[in-house]
Formats: sequence, structure tokens, C-alpha cells
Amino acid sequence: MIHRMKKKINVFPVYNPANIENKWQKKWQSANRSGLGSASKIYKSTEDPNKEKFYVLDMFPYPSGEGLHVGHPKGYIATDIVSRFERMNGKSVLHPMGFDAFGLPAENYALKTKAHPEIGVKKNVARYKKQLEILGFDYDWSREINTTDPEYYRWTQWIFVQLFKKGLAYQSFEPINWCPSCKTGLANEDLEEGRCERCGTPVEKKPMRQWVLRITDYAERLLKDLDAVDNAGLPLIDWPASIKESQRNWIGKSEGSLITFTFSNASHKKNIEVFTTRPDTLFGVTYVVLAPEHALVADLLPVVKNRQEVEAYISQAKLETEIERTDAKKDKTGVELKGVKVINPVNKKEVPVWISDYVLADYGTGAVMAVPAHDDRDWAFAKKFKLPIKEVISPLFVSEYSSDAWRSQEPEVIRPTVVCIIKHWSENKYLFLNKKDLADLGKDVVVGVAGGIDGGEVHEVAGAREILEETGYKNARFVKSLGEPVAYRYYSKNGKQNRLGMLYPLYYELKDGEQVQVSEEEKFLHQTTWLTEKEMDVYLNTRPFNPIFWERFKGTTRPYTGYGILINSEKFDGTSSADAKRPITEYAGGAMKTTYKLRDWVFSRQRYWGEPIPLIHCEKCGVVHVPEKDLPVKLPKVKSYEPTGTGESPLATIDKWVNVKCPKCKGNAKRETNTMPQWAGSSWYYLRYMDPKNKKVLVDSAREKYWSPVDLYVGGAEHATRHLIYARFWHKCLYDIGIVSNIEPFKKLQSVGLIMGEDGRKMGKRYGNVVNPDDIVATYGADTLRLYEMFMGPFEQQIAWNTSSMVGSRRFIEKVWKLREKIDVTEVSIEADLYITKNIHKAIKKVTDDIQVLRFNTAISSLMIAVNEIDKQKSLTRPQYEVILQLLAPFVPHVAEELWMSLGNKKSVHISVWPEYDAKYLVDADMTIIVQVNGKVRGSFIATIDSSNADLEQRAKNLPDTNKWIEGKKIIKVVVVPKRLVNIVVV
RNA sequence: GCCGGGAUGGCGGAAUUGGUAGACGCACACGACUCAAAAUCGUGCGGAGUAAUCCAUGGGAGUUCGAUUCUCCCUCCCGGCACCA
Repeated sequence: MIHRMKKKINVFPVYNPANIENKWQKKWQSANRSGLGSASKIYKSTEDPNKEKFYVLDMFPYPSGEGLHVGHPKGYIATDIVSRFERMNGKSVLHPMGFDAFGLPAENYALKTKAHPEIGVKKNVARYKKQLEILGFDYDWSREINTTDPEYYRWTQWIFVQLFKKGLAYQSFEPINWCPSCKTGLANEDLEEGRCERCGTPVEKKPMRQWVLRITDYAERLLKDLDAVDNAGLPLIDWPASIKESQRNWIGKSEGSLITFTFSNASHKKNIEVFTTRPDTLFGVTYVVLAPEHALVADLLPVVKNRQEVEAYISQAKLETEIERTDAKKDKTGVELKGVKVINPVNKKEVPVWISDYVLADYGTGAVMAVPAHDDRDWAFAKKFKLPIKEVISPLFVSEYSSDAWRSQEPEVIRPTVVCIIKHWSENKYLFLNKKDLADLGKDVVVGVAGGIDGGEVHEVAGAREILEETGYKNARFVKSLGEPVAYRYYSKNGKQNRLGMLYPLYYELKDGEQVQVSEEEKFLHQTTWLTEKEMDVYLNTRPFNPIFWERFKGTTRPYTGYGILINSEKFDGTSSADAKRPITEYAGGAMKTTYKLRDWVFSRQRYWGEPIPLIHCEKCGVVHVPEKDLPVKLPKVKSYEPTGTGESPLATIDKWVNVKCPKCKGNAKRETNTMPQWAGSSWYYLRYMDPKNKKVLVDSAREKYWSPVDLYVGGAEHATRHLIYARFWHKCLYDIGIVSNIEPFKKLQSVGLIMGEDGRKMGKRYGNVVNPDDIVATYGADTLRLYEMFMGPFEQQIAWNTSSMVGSRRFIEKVWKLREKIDVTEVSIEADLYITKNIHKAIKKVTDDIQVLRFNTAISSLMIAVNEIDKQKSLTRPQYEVILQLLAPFVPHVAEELWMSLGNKKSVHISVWPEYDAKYLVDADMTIIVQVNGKVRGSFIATIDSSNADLEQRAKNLPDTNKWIEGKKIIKVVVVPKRLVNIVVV
């Protein structure tokens, strides 16, 4: 027995979060005065070379006028837990917070409230900060940043200057997305289904002077580095597959060829260049299509015979919005350029040229070669305008039956074959064969009458011959061919060779039932069978190509867009279409080419509330950048920041600000008046946290090397194709000029699942289902809110808020609080003491493992289990209790600190050393062995950990529960899974 | 259409080299305490059945001694891309 002194009964107050939360929040943030430990504030981040670093980052908020709802802090709670955990594990932690406040929402709010955006931003930031503070986060507020602070945006502008100097920023006059409501140009990333992401207004294409960033120069690196690995061969960026996939989709790489079609009329000097991912289908081109905006169209107009019709179509296309224009479901429209023909470079055949809005001007070359037989869109177009359809690929099928599977060691022979669909002379049924020689396949194999074509035989004659030989029917009338052949790869047992059958489908009708005797040999192989259309499934399922034949027979053919074997392609016939891409491209005199869907980043906004673009337009020198020493170019005060809608920003009206001397020639010049988009400041903010006050450089290189990269980045998945692409792009640019030392900014990315309203809808003012964290904190306390949000379910999963479920978290905290009364109240047996210790060590392991992989719900569950088990005992020791408090500290920092300090500790629990588990406490001496009979659980018994398999088997067989199940049966097998179960198999 | 993720009690969710399905929490029911209620504590809680037992992880097949877990097919839900040649 361990003897412990019985302590005097504690008079300890009941749990009341209001009494402790605010108190500790103040002490933590000014810990130097409160004497909580080290001389500095406990959350102060320092570049300590003796410590491993950990940089954990939240996507900083955009403070709106509405304040936070309970969904917003979910990610912040998670990073706070990780941050506290890593600090307790001895790491130097950087866990900063700041605010992103440039852009349309703040400006629109200012217009609405008729106050300068600066005022609203200040107010909203203060409100957000307060809301964050009452949740007890461990941010180092001395590193706070704000993107609208001139000391911050000085460096945003500095980065722009570097991009400009490298030629990565350029002026464009191309039509761009224009939001008529927000009165500004937008980037592709700012659109949602053709609408302005902010206000939902359909965007227009409007030609306008814009500053554009060459993100497409980085497309390949942005794509490739998603899969980059570090020296140890581990993924360099550990991101959710879905976000990586979204970025891949957005970048949209496709590899293909550029093929030139020359005009057959020698008077046109220019050619049409098309981009295609399917050069293997080049022999199937039956026309060429240009986008209505294509530059060649204007050149061709003088020689086009139907000029008026063409011009009418072009102006019609211009009237459509992007949404109408790119709706894949709408009917195809288009006009032929009459009198113009181009020559297909592979077969020198003339094909017509059309214009149609299904061809996009800004993708590829703005022109496509149409292969209606093998492309859905070309097919629809060709059908509508009655253009020819030429098949050049036979779908390829490979035998799936082992008995005739292709054998790799044998050569392959191409074998033309006919396959017949034969209709009854008077009824609606069709003649097939029930194959006997394939009976080993174990199912009914119904096939069409078919056979190889012997040298030079005409197909329809061969078909009639096969019908006679295999079925005896004499009078089969050939009706029609059912199109081009289908390729089938199999092994011929008779011919002892691999074959590539080219199966020609033919349709016959029997005139009558007149029959001759079928040879004994044929009779042995199969018998005939008649199927109605309804019974067709039997036939359709037996060979993979059957559905294609049947489709063709019924006239419901669709284009075949897959790969296969080339036909009607001259010298390429019989080759695999996938392998023929390069040879055909070369044969056509074309070149392989890679294209991306990613567009350059339209970077200017015709609005007031953004970073001024630091450029100067000089009459003599052209566009020059503001010298770095003169940055920031401060956003001037302006009387009206109402957008003008003219394509100029409101800044253009401030002559005093606009008119400057050229930094190069000192002559008269004007400032650029466009501002940067909302995404600018957030594209690099994670770097500034490393060195927020530096007046000389963006970030000190030693500090950057210490903190980079961000170890854990937590935020919403909706940023996958905006912020996260832009930040990676800027980061790579900064890497190229030596400012940062890693090619990727964010090592591990974790997306936060949204918290929905209690009604299951998105939480927001418009549904009236907003839950305010301030109210929850007032009623339940911040610790309960934190615990509940982490316990709700898997962190990355979207989940509905449920206030009534939250009491469970509060009860748990109170249980822990009351557990304090049981410290050393009585003597404890060795068994009970060990029991408690074991439970604690199990919890240490589970919590430690789970926090690192962000599985907070199961971490909390394991803590609940441990506390429940301990609570069953009469007493526990102070060290045992303290470990529980340490494990709880990241989740419920206030309660943990209050209880920790109440025990007489002098230093904060949050800078105590994270407990370690001892593996010897994780194993139990006994184990429960499950006994199954034929896989069903029939009983169980307790065995010691060192029992042999033979012991377990014997005990299982002797178990009374199992007896009735094995009595009188024969045991044919016993499966023993060590430490788990015994399964007795009987018959 | 293509790609990615998912479906488990009344509810949120646990459980994976395949080995007792429903941990933990909410709700609910009953009991204790109370004049009473709340709070708290205790017990029960997938469905059917008196029971033995049977059924049950979206549906259907398969592999296996054994499947929530692996394979194939299907349905539905969420997210991304989409006339991208």
C-alpha cells in the first residue's frame, strides 16, 4: 500500500468561466509583469537558434462590418491548439494574426455608411480583435499586420516593382472581364460561373487598359511543384488531395499539337493554325472552325462570298454575355466562310472554314480542326449543319476471357472479320449463336454469326457464306453495312496466334426459313438461337463490342472519343491512335505544344480602396516604376471614392496626386491611377509576420531562413484557386530573386470544414441563423466553445452547429474541475493507482498522436474516457491530475491554467513540458479473446497476454458458449488471431 | 460530361496491415436525491422477438474462415472544372 497523507478539505470555488477567462487572458499577454515564468511574455515568438521552430498560420480574416460568427474561429482554435502543443514540446512557435482589409467589401461598406473606408476598417478590426481575444488565443500581437497600413503595403508595392522590372507585369488592352455593378475589371479567379464573385452580376467582356501579371510563365512550376518531393522523398507540400486537384484543374494543362492549314486559294498569304490534343484524328478533319473574334476573320472578309451573313453573326456573338456564350448545353450556331477553303496537310484534301462561338478566342489558337466522328462538340455541329463525318479510329476492345486472352509472346496478325446481325423473315427477332466451345467460361455466351474474311472476299459475300455455314439459312439478303470496323484483340486457339480482329458489322434479313443441314463440326460448336429486342441483354453482355453494333443498328450512334486503332488514315492504318500523335504531327509538319487554361492575372482595379500601383507614365520615357526608396506610394485622401465606371479609378481626378515628375528624366508625367486587387496583400503576408517591423527589407534573410516555410496553414478550401495560387506564384517570383529560400510557402495545408447554421444552411445574416461567439462565451465560457467546436466532428468536415450538444463539453470541464477535490483524499491501492496511471498514459499517447494529425475530436474523446475512468476512483495523486491538466491545456487554456496554478505551480501550464507516455503502461496483462464459429461471434474469454495459440484454441473449443455450435459438427479449420480471436470453422 | 470526397442508431460521430460495429458526446426513458423542479449521480438505450436467435454500416454482386474496411456494378449527396478542342 502507498500511504498518503489525507489533506484538509479544500474550499475551492465552483467553476465559473467569467471569473477566470478574462483574468488569464490579461496575464498571458503581459506575463512579464505577472511573473508567469520567463522574463518575456509567454506567447512572444523569438528566433531561438537552440530551438526547433514551428510556424503555424491562420488565413487572416477580412474584417467585415458584421463581426465574427461561431464558424469563423474554428480554424483559429485548431491552430491555437497546435501552437500551444508545439510550444509545450519545446519548439519556438510563430503563431501570428493580422487583418486583410483592402478591396471591394470595405469600400462598398464605406459607400453605404458614407464614411471613409479607413474608419470602417479601424472599427471592424477593433471589433474582430476583441472577439478573438475573448477566446483566449495565444497570438503574438506584437507581430500584428494590416494590409492597408502604408508600412505594410510599401512592400506589396515593392514586390510589384520587382515583378515589373522582371517583365512579369505588362499593360494589356485585350478585352477583360468587366463587372458593370462593381465598375471594375476582374481576373478569371474572381468569377463564379461567369458572374462577379462579389455581387453576382454577370460579367461583360470589355476591352480596357489593364495591368496584368504573367502568372502563365509559372504555370508549369505551379503544376509540377504540387508533386515535388523533398530530399527524403516525402511530398514537399502536404496538402489535401482535393485542393491540389482543384489547382491542377485550374491550371488546366493539356498537351497537343499545333497544325497549320493553308488556304487553297494562293492569294491568302496567311494560314490557319489550330491547336489540338488529338492529332491522331487529323485524317478525320472535315472542316475547320475559327472563333468569331479571330484576327483572320477580318482579313478574310473581303474574299468571303457571304460577307453580310458573316458580319451579322459576328455582331450577334458580341451581344451575348459570357454565360450565354459558354453554355455547353445550347444549340450550336455558326456560319460558313463561303469561298474559303483550307487544305488538310496530311491528305491535301480541301475542307470548308466556318466561324462559330463554340470556339473560344482566348484558348489555344482560337481555331480548331473539326473531327466530328471523334469529338462531341464537332459531332453536334456537323449534325446540325449536315457536314460530313469521317471515322478514323476503330474503338479497341481486348478480350476479357482468360481462355482467349492475348498472349504477349506471340506475334499479332490483323484479321478482317465480318459480324452479322440477322433479322427473322417474318418476326421481330434476331439470329444468334449459342457458343459451346466457350462453355468453360461458365455462362451463356451468345454471339453474332461471324467469321474471318478470306483473301479478297467481298464483305457482304463473306457474311452470307458464314450465315449459310454456321446456321444453314440459305436466303440471307444483305441490307447494309453498319459502319466502320471495331478492333478486337484476342488470341486465336485454332490459329495459334494473337489477332487484332477488325470486325465489320453487317446487317442481313432472311427472306424465308429455308435451311440446309449444318455440318457436324459446326453443330458441335454451337446452336442457333432467336432473340427478341427485349432479350438482347444476353447478347449485349457477352462481348464488349456488342453494344456498339447494336447502337449502330438502332441508329443511336454517338461519336467515339476514346483511343483505338487508326483506320482511313493511309499509312497509319492499323497503328494505335495514342502512339500515332507524334508521328502524325510530324507528318503534317506541325509541332507538339502545351497549353494551359490558366490566364494571366488581371491585376488592376478601377477602384479607390487598394494599393496604388507604383508606376508613372512619362511622355518621354514611357512607363517607369517609382524608385524603391520613394515607396510607399500612399493612397491619397479623396473627396469621392465612388467608382467612375469609365475605366479610370477615382484617383484619376486628383490632379495634385496624379501629376508628378518622371523619376528618370524629371519631365512631366502622370501616376498610374489603377489600384491593386484585394488578393495582393494576402499573397505574401505570411512572410511579413517573420519580421513585421523591418524598415529596410521585406523580410530579413536570416529570419526568413529560420521561420520558413509555414509548417501548418489552416483555412477555408474556397481559397484553393485564388489566394493559394496567387501566393504560390508570388512566392516563386520572390524565390527567383533570392528573397525567400524555399520554392513553396506552405508545407502542410489543412482546410477547415464550415460550421453551418442549426438549420443546415450556410450561416449568415440572410438566413437569420447566425450564432455569435460573444453570446456563447457569455453563457458557457470560451473553453466550452473551443472544446465543443473541436469535438463536433472531423475538423475538415462541414457540420451543423447545435447549441444543445454543447452542454456535453461544459459538463466535461466541470467534471475535470471537480476531480480536483479527489487529489490525495484517501489512500489508494496499488491496483487503483496503476489503473489511473494506465488510463493517463493511454490518453497521453492518443492526444499526442491526434493533435499532430489534427484529429481533435478523437483526442478529446480519449480525454473524456480517461477522466471518466479516473473519476470512478476515490482518489488520485497531484502529479496524475497535473498530467491531465497539461493534456487539456491546448484545448481549454483558461481552465487548465486556473487549476494548474491553484495547485501551487508558479509557471504557466502553457510553458510546462508536454508529458510523455511510457509504453509499458499501454499493454494490459489480460486480453479478451473473441470466439467465433463460422465467422459469427459466439462468445469470449479472458486470457493472459502470454497465452500460446494452442492454449487459445483449446480454451475456445472448451467454452460452454461455443459448445452448442460445434456439437455434432466437424471442425475443418481453426483460425487463431493472436491477442484477438479464435474462429472455429465447422460443417 | 470529367475529376476529387462522402453515405454507419433518433442526432454529431468512433472503429482500417480485414478480426466483438456503434467508442465519446447529445437526445430520450427509468431510478436515486428533493416538498417540488433544476443541477447532479446511477441504469438502460440500432431493429425484430417472451426467449433462443435473427437482421443491420446507401443498394446489388464478389473475394475471404471472417468485410464498415478489399474488388466490380448501381443510387444519392457534397466540392472543383467544364463548348478548354
